[in-house]
Amino acid sequence: MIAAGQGNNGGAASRIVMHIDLDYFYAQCEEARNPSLGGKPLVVCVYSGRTEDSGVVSTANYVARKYGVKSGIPIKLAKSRLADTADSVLLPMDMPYYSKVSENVMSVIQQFAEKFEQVGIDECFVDVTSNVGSFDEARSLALQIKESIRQNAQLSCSIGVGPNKMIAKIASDFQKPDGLTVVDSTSAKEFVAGLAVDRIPGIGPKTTLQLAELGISKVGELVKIDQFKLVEEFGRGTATFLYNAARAVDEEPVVVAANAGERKQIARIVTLKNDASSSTEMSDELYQLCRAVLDAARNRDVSFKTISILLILTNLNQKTKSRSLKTHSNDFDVLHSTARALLDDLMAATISATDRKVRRLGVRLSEFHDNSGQNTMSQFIGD
DNA sequence: GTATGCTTTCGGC
DNA sequence: TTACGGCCGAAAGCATAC
Repeated sequence: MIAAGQGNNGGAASRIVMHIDLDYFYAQCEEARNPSLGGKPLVVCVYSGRTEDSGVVSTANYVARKYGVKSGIPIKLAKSRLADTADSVLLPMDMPYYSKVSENVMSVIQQFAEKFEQVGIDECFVDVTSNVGSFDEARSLALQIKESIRQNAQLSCSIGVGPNKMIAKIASDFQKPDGLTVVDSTSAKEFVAGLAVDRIPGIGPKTTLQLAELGISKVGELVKIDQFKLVEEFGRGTATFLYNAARAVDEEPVVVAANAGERKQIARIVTLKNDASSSTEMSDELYQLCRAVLDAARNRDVSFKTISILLILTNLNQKTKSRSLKTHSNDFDVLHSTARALLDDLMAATISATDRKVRRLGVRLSEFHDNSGQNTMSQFIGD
């Protein structure tokens, strides 16, 4: 038997949640800094440094998007698509600046609600249940927030309001840029019913395919499936999630994250000057990457347990290999020698068998442990 | 059988 | 005609524990 979430009245109290998403964020930051860019096709680029225009588009404003320029396409392709425009602008990424803008906007938003949860650099959830008495009031509050962000940071955003995080998130994507979509508790079920199942955050390609094999493509069809069949097909955990999601039920709280800003992984990736076919050709880069991730970890005062090597091959396929240490560490030699061994393994497994080479190399740390405070003692006692 | 944890891949921004 | 980043967290795939 699936333990269903609350109906509108039973169980947990009903909530009003907002999801706020800053529009085409990096590009809009550039427009805010330099208003004369407004109305021109604007493209924020990540240059890899390998050749003059090698790299990809990070973000494009909506004017550039009309020409087919969007995130992830090669810079050279973006240029060719904008060839007929006289006034298009390409800028390199300026993360420190975008981070400052984000901090400013997030602090503005926090003034409107007690419960605030940031997600990434340009999104957040707020629970406004205690701030408003109805979804109509929530709509007014959302408009106030939009205006305040505009006043303080010269940025537009898209807001979704719903009875939970899932609905709010889907709603914020419904109309953009500068959108506002309110889905109250009574219309949430029919709102999700019309959506393709993969619009539900948490339903990926695998689950989508499995559902398709059961003849289900819309959320509305998922509601009709017997709960026991769901458990049989997906296992208890996923079945419960699907059962609830199909009914617009999501109990995930807006978390005033105790671990806000604490990354779960730290990675550094570089594009090699020349494609490599052996580990020795990448020794210098590997050393630098190890130094870089370790610096970042030490700056946050954490030690790591898991070390991963990432390769992006010339055909853009990705390969990774990772190893967990017996105990947490923040020692450079441990990191460097483990990374070297992983790289050798990975090269032996992926390169020697083919004629492909390595284009990009990365090192990633994860499974962190806080070094500060009393943790050493509790760790000792715990053992 | 299921839960849990570790490793690898996927995909968003 | 082609062109191709640097991160992150979540999902998926396995192995082992309970």
